[in-house]
Amino acid sequence: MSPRHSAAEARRTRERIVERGMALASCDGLEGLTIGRLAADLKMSKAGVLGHFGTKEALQLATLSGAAAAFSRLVWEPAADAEPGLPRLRAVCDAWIAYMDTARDVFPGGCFFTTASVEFDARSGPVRESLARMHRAWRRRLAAEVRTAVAAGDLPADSDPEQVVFELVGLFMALNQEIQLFAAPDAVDRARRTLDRLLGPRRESPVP
Amino acid sequence: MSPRHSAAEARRTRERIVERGMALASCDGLEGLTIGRLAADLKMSKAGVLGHFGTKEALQLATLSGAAAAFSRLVWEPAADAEPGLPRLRAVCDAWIAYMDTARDVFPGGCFFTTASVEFDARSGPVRESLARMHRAWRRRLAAEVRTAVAAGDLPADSDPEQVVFELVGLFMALNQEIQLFAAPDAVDRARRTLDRLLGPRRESPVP
DNA sequence: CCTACCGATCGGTAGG
DNA sequence: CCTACCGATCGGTAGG
Repeated sequence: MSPRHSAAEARRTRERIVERGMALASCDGLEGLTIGRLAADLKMSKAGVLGHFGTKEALQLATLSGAAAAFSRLVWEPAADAEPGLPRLRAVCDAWIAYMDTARDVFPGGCFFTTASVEFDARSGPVRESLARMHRAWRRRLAAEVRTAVAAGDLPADSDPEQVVFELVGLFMALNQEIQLFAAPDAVDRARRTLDRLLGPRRESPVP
Repeated sequence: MSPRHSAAEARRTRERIVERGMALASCDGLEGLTIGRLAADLKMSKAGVLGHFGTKEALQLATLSGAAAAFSRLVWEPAADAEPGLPRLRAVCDAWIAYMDTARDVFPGGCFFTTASVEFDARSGPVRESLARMHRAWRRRLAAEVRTAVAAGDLPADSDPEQVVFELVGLFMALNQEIQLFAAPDAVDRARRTLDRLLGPRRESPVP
């Protein structure tokens, strides 16, 4: 415990650790996220860092939760007010593409969840299971919008929602590679073109 | 050097190290590939392992080369005799999907190159550059087949080869996630359906 | 190819 | 929140 600091100060310190952990893990993965490096970056002792979590695995899970909260704020919340179905689906996908392109301050190493899930997809344990749960939840939400769009006649009646979501996931991972591995200037354009092909061309304003 | 063994024996040992390294790195990444673990698995000393490469980075590069050779053998060679253009493109993509699905003995942790390139895409140095070069070479070869297919009238005349390749890359990465993170039984079916949508439906036999 | 090391860093603990 | 540790493991070297 911290006799010299208030509970609010301790919470704030914990937030700072998680925030820095998210940035580090986006570059070096959740295993490359070491307590010593985190402590040095934050000018704290290793014990001071670890005390907030107990174990490295708990630190990884806390970093994962923090990243999921940031992802919700950057991708889902901006689209929350859009009309359910195709409009919201487009809004979410646009925000997702923007998150890949511009969320460098939060995730300097690119998409945190691509890095972490590829890193853990051949391991076992709570970190992997937490990642799988998050991906499943996001896929479910995307699929629900596809279904609404189909019901509204905004996507072909024979669309397979899971299939559309599978292709969207591929689009986001390919975009991440385009940005991170190749630093391709036209990465976002390419992603948008794929999106238009999957969901139909964008309309500037609603057409009756 | 190895006074007790012939050069051929040394070469064989090096191959064994690289082979085991490919399997380990497909699970734990090229950083998670440690000399100590490799030595223990092969019942060698750490110095015995490292002596074949000199540094860990050289070991990582050798493992990368070995994996590229395996990938060529599994994905490019089976399609080498197919007719250039769409038939060969389909053959390569089919082999690529089969590689994801069945190359478990060589790469038990799934696609080695997805793991390694996501792991290194936010770092700098020779490993990252080597990975980027490999991905670029494969993309070039895929794009060349797309161009041939367009010229032959087997793909729409307005196809953008780089765009098609971008979408194929996404398909392979999404398939890897489907298999590794979700162990989805219908992963290969989904990938094939996307492939049919991208390249047109498969024909059982050539139609005049 | 081995044994026997090296300093650095890992995750984690004791005690204040 | 700190200092001061712990054993284990890291990449790598010397010398045979």
